[in-house]
Amino acid sequence: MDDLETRELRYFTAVAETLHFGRAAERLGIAQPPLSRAIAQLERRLGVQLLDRNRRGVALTEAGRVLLRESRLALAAVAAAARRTRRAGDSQLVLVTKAGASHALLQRLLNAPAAPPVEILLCEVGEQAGLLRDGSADVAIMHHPYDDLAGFDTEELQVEGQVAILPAAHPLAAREALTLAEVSDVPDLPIARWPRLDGSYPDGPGPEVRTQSKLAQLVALGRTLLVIPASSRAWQWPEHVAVPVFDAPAVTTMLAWPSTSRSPKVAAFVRAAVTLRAAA
Amino acid sequence: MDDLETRELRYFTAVAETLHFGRAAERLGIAQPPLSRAIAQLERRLGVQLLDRNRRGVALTEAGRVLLRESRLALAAVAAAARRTRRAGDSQLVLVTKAGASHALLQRLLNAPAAPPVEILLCEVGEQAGLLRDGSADVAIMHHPYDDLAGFDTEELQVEGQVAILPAAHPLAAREALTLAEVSDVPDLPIARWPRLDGSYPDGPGPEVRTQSKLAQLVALGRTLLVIPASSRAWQWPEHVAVPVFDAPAVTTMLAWPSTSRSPKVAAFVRAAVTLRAAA
DNA sequence: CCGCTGTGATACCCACCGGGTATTACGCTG
DNA sequence: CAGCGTAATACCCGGTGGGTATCACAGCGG
Repeated sequence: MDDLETRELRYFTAVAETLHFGRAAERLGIAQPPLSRAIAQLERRLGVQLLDRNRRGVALTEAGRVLLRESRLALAAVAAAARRTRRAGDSQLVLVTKAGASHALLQRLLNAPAAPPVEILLCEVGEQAGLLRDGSADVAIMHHPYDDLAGFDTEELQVEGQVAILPAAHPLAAREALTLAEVSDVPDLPIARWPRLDGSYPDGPGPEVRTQSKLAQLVALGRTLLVIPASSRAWQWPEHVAVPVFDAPAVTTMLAWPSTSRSPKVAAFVRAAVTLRAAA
Repeated sequence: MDDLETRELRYFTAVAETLHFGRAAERLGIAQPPLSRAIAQLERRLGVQLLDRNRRGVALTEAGRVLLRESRLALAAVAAAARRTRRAGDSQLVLVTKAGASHALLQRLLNAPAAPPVEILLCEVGEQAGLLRDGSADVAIMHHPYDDLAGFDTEELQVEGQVAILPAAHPLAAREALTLAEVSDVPDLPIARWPRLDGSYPDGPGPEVRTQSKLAQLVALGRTLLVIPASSRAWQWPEHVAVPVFDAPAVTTMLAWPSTSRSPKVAAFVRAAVTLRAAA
């Protein structure tokens, strides 16, 4: 059985993501004909049709969709192998967290007596899983139920309520507390839309956002509101007001790491975090 | 940044597992010099020394050990991509289970009204995780705490006590019940030793076993005993006697599947299994 | 209806590199 | 010091991955 090469997977993901041989080739830095040939060869070797090339364009078949999913995971695993090997000697551990989340908690973690040296990597919402999977980070701070924890081992750090972040000028900003029903259906403050994993946006009235800073800007301008864990209030501006949302589901801040990890660095850090939590 | 190719990972794992360039090359079906060259090139590209080639033989460095672990995972992910793509169209689902475990439960699962068509794959103890990871199977029956469930989503199927399997001729076989202390330290019936993930055996007085059938044989011959979940009694022979072990930890039979799975086949099967459990 | 445009497939060539054989270098051991 | 077992080096060759040029074809506008 001839195994696939990562080159083939990279080529296929490029085509599958762009649905265009020419642009995919450009992205890969090769010419279009070799790419066509490589994909055709891949289909022959797998014995499955991956793409429908009919009138005006390319579409994924069912098998193609499966391979796209699996290719991303496999390529992340290969990249992880390289990164983790390069960093094998480092005593330093890389922790990734969403920009602006859980400042105080993180501070306590880093100052814990038993904690090993830690390098902090900041990312945007929803990017932690990918960075853990591809070996860019050893451990992440994630939030249940916001983040997808599939494939990770976790340790609970804290549980907290959520607050609504509103423009200071808005009538609702004066309230002592709010309910989910009140904030989820404010006509002049539609909830912002985050990109899905594939980069596309769900439908809806709210503005499209991709980064926290852009979101903060939009709130300050009175264009949207959001509901976030209380500890994430760190990044609010003078133009923002935070109001507790009574019936919002509790958010659990968790330490997460690949369940396949056997790294002593990670184990030591998690142990330090757990004893810290016990002491608190 | 130049990515690694699966060929390089295959080559490295071969060398790392044999610790011998010549034999590794033979296993790979290539000559020794190109293999040496490929490994040297890999070390150059990663910028890390993977092997110590000093006096009389090869040893893994710390980085080498990391890469060996990661390579196995990455290669399994690539193989999984190929297998799952080939089987994308199949409506049939592949379920893997240890030979001889939980007959009755499995029977009920397969006969469940909502269950999709299922192909059964039998494997030896501890092999389920690998078969799930490399895409040979979609879902597995595993036993907590015996099996390593890292990286899998699970659904509990049943909880049960454990029994000791003894040679019928042994004095302990006449007892109504036993304790862990009694069975864990019987001088003439040392507990058998299973291979670790890397194929080596732990130290100890018991015989080395690799397959269930060999183990059954050894018990029948009066050379060892074992403690297993009550539902696994299916494979006992006339020469075997099962005696409940009161204080042995309870064993949970679980349905497990890769937490990255998004397959509707798997989802349907799990749903069927859960409703079945609820009905029982 | 015809050419234009934008697309992927084909044809063909070249150069690189992965793999082979032969040999060397080196360390241990008798 | 000779002999063996090992990995590294030297060198050559062929396959294949990549390039350019071109084709085939479908939609579409004039």
